[in-house]
Amino acid sequence: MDEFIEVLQKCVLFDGIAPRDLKAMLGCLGGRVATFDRGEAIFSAHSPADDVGIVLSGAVQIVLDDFDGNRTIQDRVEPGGMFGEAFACAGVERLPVTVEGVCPGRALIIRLRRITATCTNACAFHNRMVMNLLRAMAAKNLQLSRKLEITSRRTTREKLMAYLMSQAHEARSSRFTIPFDRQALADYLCVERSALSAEIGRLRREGVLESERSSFTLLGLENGGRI
Amino acid sequence: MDEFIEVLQKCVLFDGIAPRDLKAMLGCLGGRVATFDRGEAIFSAHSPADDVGIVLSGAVQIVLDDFDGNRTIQDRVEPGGMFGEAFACAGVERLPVTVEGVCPGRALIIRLRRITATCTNACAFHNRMVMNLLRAMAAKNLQLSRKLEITSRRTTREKLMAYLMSQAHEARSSRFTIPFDRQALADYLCVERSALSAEIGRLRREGVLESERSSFTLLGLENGGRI
DNA sequence: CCCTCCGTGTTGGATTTCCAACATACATTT
DNA sequence: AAATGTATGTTGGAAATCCAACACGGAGGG
Repeated sequence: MDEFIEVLQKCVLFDGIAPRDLKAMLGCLGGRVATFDRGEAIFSAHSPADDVGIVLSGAVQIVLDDFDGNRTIQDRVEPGGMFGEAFACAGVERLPVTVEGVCPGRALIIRLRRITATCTNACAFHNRMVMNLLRAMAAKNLQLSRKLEITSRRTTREKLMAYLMSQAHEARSSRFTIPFDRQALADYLCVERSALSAEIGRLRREGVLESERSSFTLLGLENGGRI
Repeated sequence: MDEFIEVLQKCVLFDGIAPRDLKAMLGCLGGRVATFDRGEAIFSAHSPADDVGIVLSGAVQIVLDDFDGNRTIQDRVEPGGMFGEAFACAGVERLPVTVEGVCPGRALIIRLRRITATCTNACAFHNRMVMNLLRAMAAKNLQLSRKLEITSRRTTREKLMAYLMSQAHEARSSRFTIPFDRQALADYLCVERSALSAEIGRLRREGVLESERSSFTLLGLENGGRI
């Protein structure tokens, strides 16, 4: 387990907890290390949602099987990332999604109860972990709200501009780089890649922005780059 | 304050806390009652996000002022409902939204710190409240994910069917009633009201469903109503 | 160098949505 | 009864999207 201390340190769940303390708590938390292959399920849909997972190595993805038989990838989690916490915290009886490996790896599985239960002995860190959970959940909340706020726009142009402006805002500059290629951006905005490319071209011709691959500059904000 | 105990009982934050205990804690929480009019701001955008609000009477709405000057109503909160908790828990410095009254009313404003801080004296309920917060946040998370999952479909038909199927699933019956009128449903699904009505008519003609106002029955699930 | 792959931009026709307008049904008010 | 308001359904042309296809340029491999 010691080999994973470094990864666990990066997990928001253990934020503010020193390595030596972390080591000590792991026993109290009673987690188990699951080894998974590409495509293998770590959590299966319809199984109880009592556990929180933390990716130690490799990567996993959250897969939702639709009513109509399609499967959509909701999210991808890398080492240090957490999964299943929302379902466990919400107290749903059964998982509506499957969590499976994208490549071989390991994950630490912890029963949520072990995190939230204030134990009588040494570990004074349960409180800290619960606060970390709270913060992580709230942050995800805001992230989802922002995405909803963008994708609820009706036209490709409106979605794109809302996204670019939020990115500029975040970067505190009218010049910024986005973490998506065209196809991924189109998926994020729920629009057609070709329509997206066309719209970017149109905005460029109209003098609204300059762009070069994933770098964008919003023009006409009449403030020289500061947002 | 006693007059509001009944409303507060309904708030998820105080779930599992007896009325007499609740009364006792209110002092410890150090909340203040804010009175507001229609259109008056309870929390203003760009102000610090340290507080959680609970609607006691009347109603409030969460308003987002866009980059381009538009204002969109993100949510509406009725008595017993909570607001601002995600921003406070996420630890954002300044509120990105305004919370204002939809009609005259009152709200209990509590500093988040007072909820999360384990106090030395009597109130053993801080822990319970933090768990309630955690649960509420997780539930909202799932709710947002579900909405995103529905609205990210491309066509009116797909959005509508995804929504109806999730509703049928929730009701555990192919016959169910939705909590929206046509315009509200169109807003929720991010589609045109007229296109929505047209699509419902089409699905009805195709024998996929029967509907009467807000009551729907999905046909062809070849299981006699059970989902 | 040639070739392939990949990301991006472009284009045109089929399809869908959008928008405004009107039709219908029902409830409430006067 | 008449008038008014509200919710829903319908329709037709304008506008936007979707989809498939192809063009272009750079990266990397043989």
